[in-house]
Amino acid sequence: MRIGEVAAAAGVSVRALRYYEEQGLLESERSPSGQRRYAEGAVGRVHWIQLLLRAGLPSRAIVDLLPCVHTGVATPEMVARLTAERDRIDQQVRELTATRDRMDEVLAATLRYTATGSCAAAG
Amino acid sequence: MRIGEVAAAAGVSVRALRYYEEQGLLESERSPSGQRRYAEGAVGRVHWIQLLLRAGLPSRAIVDLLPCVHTGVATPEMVARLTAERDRIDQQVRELTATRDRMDEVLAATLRYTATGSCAAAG
DNA sequence: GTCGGACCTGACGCTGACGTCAGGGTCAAG
DNA sequence: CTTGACCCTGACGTCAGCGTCAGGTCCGAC
Repeated sequence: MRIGEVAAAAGVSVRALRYYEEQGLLESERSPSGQRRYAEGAVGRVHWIQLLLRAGLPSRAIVDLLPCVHTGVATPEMVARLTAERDRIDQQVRELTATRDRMDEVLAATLRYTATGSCAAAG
Repeated sequence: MRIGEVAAAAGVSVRALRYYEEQGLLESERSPSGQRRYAEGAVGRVHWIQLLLRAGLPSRAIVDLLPCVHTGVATPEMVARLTAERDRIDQQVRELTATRDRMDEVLAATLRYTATGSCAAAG
C-alpha cells in the first residue's frame, strides 16, 4: 500500500504517518523511486499507535512497547513497563469517571435550580 | 490566603495560579501593595480546574463552564455544553477502558509465551 | 536597617504531535 | 509530452500549560 491509502484506511494524515516513521513507530519499504510501501499490517499498527497516543503515552514509550504488542514476546522489563502503563491508564479511567460523576452532580443541581427558582422555567 | 499558601494547599505551582488568573479561571483581590489575596473557596476552584484540565478540556472551555459549576445556575447553552463535555469524557472513559483491556490481552499473551516457549523461563 | 523569603510583572523557553509551506520528483492517462 | 494526482525531503509554525530566568518590590524578624 502507498502512504495515502494507509492514511485513508487508518483515518490519519499522511504527515502523521511520516512522523511515526521518523519516531521509529512505523516501518516501510521503499520503491525504487523512493516512495514508501506498506504491508497490510501497517493499518493495524497505526490503530495501535493511535490508541496508545490517545491514552497519553509519549511516542518514545510506544516505541519500546509496540514490538511486544505485535510479537507477544517481551522481556521482564517490557512486561513491567506494559503493566505500569496499563495501571496508569486504569488510574486515568478512575479519575475521569469521578470527574464525569461530579459533572453529573452539577448538571443535576442546575436542573433542580431551573425547576424551582429560575424565571427561565416560566419564560 | 496568599498565592503560595493556595498553591501548597491545592498542590499546584504558583506559576500555574498566575496562569489561571491570566486565563480568567481564577479571581483574586489585591493587597495595597499589589499582592494577590484569595478567598477560602479558591482551593476548591483550583481543584475543579485541575480536574477539568486533566479531563482534556482547554482553559477557554473551563472559563465558560466554571461559573455554573460553582453557582449551580446555568443557561440552556451552558447546560448543553456541560452535557457535551460530560459525554466527551464518558466516551474517553470507554476508549481508555478498551485500550486497557487490549493491553491486558497483550500481557496475557506475553505470559503465555514466556510460560511455554521462552528460554528465558529456564534461565 | 538589613536580611531572607515570598511576591510582583514581563518575557522567553519548552515539549509533543503534528500542520503547512517551499521546491521538486513520479507516474498512469490522455 | 503534458497534465494532474500523488509522493518526496527539509524546515519552520502552532498550541497549551506551564517552567524559568531577570530585575525589582514587600514584609516580618532580628
